[in-house]
Order: sequence, then C-alpha cells, then structure tokens
Amino acid sequence: MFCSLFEMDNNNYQQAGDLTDVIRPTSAPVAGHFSSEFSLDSFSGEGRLWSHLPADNSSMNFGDPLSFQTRDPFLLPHFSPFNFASDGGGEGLAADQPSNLLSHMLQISPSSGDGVISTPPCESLASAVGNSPSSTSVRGGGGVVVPTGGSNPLCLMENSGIQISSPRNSANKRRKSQVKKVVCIPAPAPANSRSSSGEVVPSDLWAWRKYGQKPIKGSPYPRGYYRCSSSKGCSARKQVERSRTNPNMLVITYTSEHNHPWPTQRNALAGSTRSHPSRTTTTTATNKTSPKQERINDILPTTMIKEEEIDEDQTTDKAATTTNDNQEEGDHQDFPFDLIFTEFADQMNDLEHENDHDHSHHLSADPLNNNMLMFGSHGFSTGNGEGSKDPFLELYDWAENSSGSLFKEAKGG
DNA sequence: CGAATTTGACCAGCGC
DNA sequence: GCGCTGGTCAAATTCG
Repeated sequence: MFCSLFEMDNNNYQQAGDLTDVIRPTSAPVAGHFSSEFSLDSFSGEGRLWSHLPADNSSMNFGDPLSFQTRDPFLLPHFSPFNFASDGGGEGLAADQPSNLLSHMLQISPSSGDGVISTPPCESLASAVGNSPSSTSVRGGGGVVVPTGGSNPLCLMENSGIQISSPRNSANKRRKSQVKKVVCIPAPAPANSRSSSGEVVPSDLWAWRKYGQKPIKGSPYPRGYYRCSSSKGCSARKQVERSRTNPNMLVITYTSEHNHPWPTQRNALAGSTRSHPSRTTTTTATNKTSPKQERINDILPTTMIKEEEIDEDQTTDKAATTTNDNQEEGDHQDFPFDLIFTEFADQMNDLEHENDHDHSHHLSADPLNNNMLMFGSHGFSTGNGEGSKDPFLELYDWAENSSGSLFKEAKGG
C-alpha cells in the first residue's frame, strides 16, 4: 500500500527530475513478516524490493487494480496497521480514532548523508517493510502510499516548493541539528480533517496545534505551521502545505522531535480536536457511486519522504539528545500497537459494512476512499540514526537486508 | 468557558 | 544597510 519512501540529500532534492533518475529497482527477497495474519506474498506479487521508479509510469508494475485488491492484505478486514483517511469525514473515522497510522510504521532516521533516494511502489514497499531494509542507515521510512491510478507516482519534492536546508530564523537555528522529514502525501479529500480555513489537514497519531500560516512565495498555497500539542514542552513541529505543482499532494515537513511518549488515548490519537471530520457529512458524488474497487484505485497516491539532517553543533546536539534518546527508548514501549491494529480492523470492518449497505451512510467508513493518508511521522527518532527505535520497525521485525540497499540505493554512481 | 484557529505583527537570516 | 522571506508570537476570534 505504501509506495515510496525517500531519503534524499540536498543535491538530489534540489535537482528537478532527479528523482526518477535516482530511483532504480533492486531485486530482493521477500521474506519478512508483518504479523501472523499478514502475508507478504499476497501483498507483493513480485517479491522484490523496490528502489526504483521509472520515469515512465507505464513501466511501473503496481498490478492491475483488481489484482491489487485481491492481493492487498490491507484490504483485509483483519489486518490493521493502517488507518485510512476518508473524505466523507463521517462515522468511519470517528474523532476518537487514530488515523494515518502508517506514519508510525514507516519511520526514517537520519541517513549517513549520501544522497539516497528510493521509491518502492506500494506493493514492493510493503514487501520491503515486511522484509528487511537496511536498518543501519535507514530505519524505515516514511509513509507512503499508493498509487495506481494516479498519474505521476512520484511527488517531486523539488516541485513542492518546500525548502529543507538553510534554515533562516532563530527557531531553525536552534534546531539546526535536528532532522527534517518531508512527506508528500495525497491531499485528503475535503471533509476529512480540515481547519476552519478549509485547508485539509491530515491527522496522525500526534496532536497538533496550528500556530501560524503564511503564504509562501512561489506557491499559491499557504503553509500551515503546527506544533505538537500532545505534550507541553514538546518541540515537535510540522509544516503543511500543498504542492505548488500538484495541488492534490500535501507536503508535510516534520521538524524537531517529540519528547514524550506516543499518545495512548484514543482521542489523543485522533490528532487535533478541531479537525473532526463531519460525522453527518454525507457522501460526495464520488463516494456515492464509487465501488470499493474504484476507491482502491483512488488510493494510489504518491508519498515521498525526504529526511534531512541539518548538521551543525552535532556534538552539542547529540549530547543534548542523548538524554532524550534514553528516555525515548523506553517511551517506545508505549506505542499502542494493539490499539492501532484494533482501530484499523474496525475501519476495515466498516468498509466491509459499507459494501453491504448504503454507501451514503458510511462514507467515512470507507478507508479506501480518497487518498489514503499515511505519512511518516517522526516519532522518537534519535536523530543520529542510531538507537532510533521505531515501534513499527520493531513490530515488523525489520532487519538488516541482505542486499542492504532497499532504501539505500545510491544514485548511480 | 476552555481550547483551537486565525491572522497581523514581529523577528532573524539571507541576498543584493 | 535594506528589503525580502520564512518562522513564530500572541491577541482576537471561533468552536465544541
């Protein structure tokens, strides 16, 4: 289901068009596991790790929608690591339900620094997840999602208008040594979660509070600034903006790190409290008419993640983060796996019900409707690529990939 | 009424 | 030094 996971260096990032050049396919065994209920074989028919996406979409093998449906374990009611956003904003995704769980499944920590970009297609990435990416340099990755029906499976970061390097202000100065993760996700359909201004804001496991919005030069879309409100004193922030070139894509930049445990309350998992999807919202024409399969096709968004560690004062910073790391190590244990899985299962069940009943009543129950919102939140990455302990990575038992190149495929060198 | 969002002002870094 | 731009602050507003 997820599709791409990126790690980019500045050079690659800044060079438009590099993306497709950097990404190339690599064969790798598919042997990982998600859970006893999850069969990677069913997820990826190719059994290869995907580190390459051809510029030409046509050459990508996402499988036909139909097979995708049948093979995709995420469509199975009992599998639940993911949570889907829905645009109906209805009952399916109650405010007290977590969303965008993928963010926690895919996590990347600072890379060694060489330009690395890899984009597994949904199926392959899933395989990758189950498999074992190089855990040393890349711990996972970001979220992603999707694609097939979509046009361009890649979301070119350089086109998104986001700027990763050269932080300007004092705040950035303070965070220079922190990692920034850029996630490109399909913009949630209206009604999923939006601010009063109408901007769609996907939620994740963390609670975010908006503290600012600014128009960005060169982009017709404003950038929203959010800080973590899950815990006082948490310095985690994220910026949300639409891609200037592809309004259907949201570019989310995570900065700083959470200094507190994963939210464990259901309501906390829902994210910002004001962004409740409308439970009474009825269906959109699309929803009314779109069958399950059609929605599946709609999910194929492209998500991309770029993670960048802005160096500087590493020594100082590391010393500072060491303490946090230690604590975070313990905090990871608080990650609500069971809750998440349960939530997902619930949603999948909703989907099933929707298929059996009137779609107009279960709009939001349709996790597959609209673009799935999955983005890699940062969680408790240590920032040094080491010691980062991602609950999902552990959950899925990521191990060093024999090829060690899943997400570490350097640009042809 | 408390909490979240909005939005203009303020501040700091960068380029000219 | 000045202007531009991005990020943050905080008072006002809105919402549940």
